[in-house]
Amino acid sequence: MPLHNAEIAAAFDRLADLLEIEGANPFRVRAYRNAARTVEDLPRAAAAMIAAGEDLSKLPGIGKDLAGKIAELVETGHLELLDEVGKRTPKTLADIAAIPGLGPKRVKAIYEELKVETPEQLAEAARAGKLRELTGFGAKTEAKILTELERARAIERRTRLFDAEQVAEPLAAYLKAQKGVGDVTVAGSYRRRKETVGDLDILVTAERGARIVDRFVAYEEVERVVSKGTTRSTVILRSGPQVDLRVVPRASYGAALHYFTGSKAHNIGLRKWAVKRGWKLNEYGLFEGDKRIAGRTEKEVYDKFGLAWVPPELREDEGEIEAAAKGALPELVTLSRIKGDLHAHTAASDGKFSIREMALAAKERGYDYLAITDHSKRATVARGLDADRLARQIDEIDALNDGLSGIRILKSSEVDILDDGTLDLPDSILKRLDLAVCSIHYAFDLPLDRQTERVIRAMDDRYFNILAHPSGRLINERRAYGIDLEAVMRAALERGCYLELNAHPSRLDLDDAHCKMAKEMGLKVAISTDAHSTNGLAMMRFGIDQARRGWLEADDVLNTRSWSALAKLLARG
DNA sequence: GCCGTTTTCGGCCCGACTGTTTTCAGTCG
Repeated sequence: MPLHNAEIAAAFDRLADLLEIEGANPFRVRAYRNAARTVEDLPRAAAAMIAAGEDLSKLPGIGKDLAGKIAELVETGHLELLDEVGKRTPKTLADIAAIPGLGPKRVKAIYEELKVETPEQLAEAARAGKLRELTGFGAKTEAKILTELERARAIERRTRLFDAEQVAEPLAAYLKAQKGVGDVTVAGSYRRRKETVGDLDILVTAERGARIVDRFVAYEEVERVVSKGTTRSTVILRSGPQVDLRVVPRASYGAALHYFTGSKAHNIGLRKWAVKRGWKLNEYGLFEGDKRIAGRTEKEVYDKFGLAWVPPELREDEGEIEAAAKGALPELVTLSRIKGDLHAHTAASDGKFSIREMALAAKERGYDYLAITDHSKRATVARGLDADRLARQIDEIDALNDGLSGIRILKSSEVDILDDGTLDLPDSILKRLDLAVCSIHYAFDLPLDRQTERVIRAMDDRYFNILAHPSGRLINERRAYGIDLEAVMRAALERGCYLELNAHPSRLDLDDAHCKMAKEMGLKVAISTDAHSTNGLAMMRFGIDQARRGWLEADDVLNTRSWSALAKLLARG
């Protein structure tokens, strides 16, 4: 069983932690951390890339040595260097270093002077009052460590963007209501519209920072104040997430917004540009010596570098800075370009509303068409439709379309892909549909090659159009099933099929990296909500966010087209 | 450990807050 990318990344992270505790060259440590991020973000398994004979040392931040170590991990499941370091410095120290407030220096002191190797031993030492006796430690540090150890027990998960919005927006409105406050922006991965958010970063412009910080820590949902200064504060909210507030003067707003939007990798990339020109870029502006030469707006900062303004969704140091320099940034798809939704359920299966109600809700959103895609019979829990019931639904839709104006209901089905790769409904009924959306709902744990084969075989059916939620992952709940999406995309391209970007905040499947992969292959994507209610249609905007993170333009998205143009693309020879 | 229009050595992003200091180290983002 080859190691997953996440496991390779974890090994590098652990090695970085241990080397740091040992006091190794900090740049060497950083190299391991960078490599961990690179591997983690690969859209394909490193193991598969190696098997295909690709040269991993071509990846950014991966040289000959690290490529060799990745190969070693893939082939043996072990990293000799990590085992070697582990003999000198217990691997569990990395768990201790993960506790907020404890960095390499303190971990080293705790280990060497108290022989503490595990979080459990650390808790014991803290309770016994032994930590405060160490130089550089005091009673407060000891208490903080105990609190953090408690907190770590409630396993931390990243918050879905959708959930984060519900925390962030009211807090932003609360801050905005303070007199003397200018802009309030939720920056960070939230502004980059990442599918999940770790901490929330809120940026506020105000000339008198202390007041807004006071208001911030007085917010009713604040459970604990971690730090509080005149321009900066961190709190933990009752609902879980950590929130960082930064107050900056108006003249620094653009630079600060850029800084706190990140990503860190993008910022480092841009700061290197500054260094090359003898400038300095920080959250207060772009400086030439002591003179601020830009910073009021983000655009001003990018302008100064001769770069186009980079949409936040692209700021991952994945080539966007180079594209901005060449004037080659994509014109990202927007919600207003969407002309219809190609995946929606009704009460006939597991949805909540009638076909007519769903159609009217779609019309209200300004759409020209809505595909009704109730489940097929294999999905018994969802009361899936067999051929007879679907035939009656087709007649019903024909009748409805005759009486409706301004919206066209497309006859469709979410057809189960059976475990042998056949479709759950016969061609005799599928051929009466405007399009077929096909997906997997059981047998998730087939071996990777069989799962891939299953889907590709299903695409051989001439009525197969769109593969829905291609990886099957549910954020924070279920991992993607083992499937080679690159092979699936190639197969789709060859057969005239397409993939869905499921817009549901728990799915967002395809993910950003696979959207980008599809675009690079020339494979178009349908952004669909999989709505089970009229409200569900509103989730489209999360799909748009994800698509933008994947560099998709309107032309890359199927449902930015009129139905007549779309029908031509769907028609298979 | 990586990287290169400063290219095989010598760099590698920068500032605020906390708790401990008695002028600053450690940590974090």
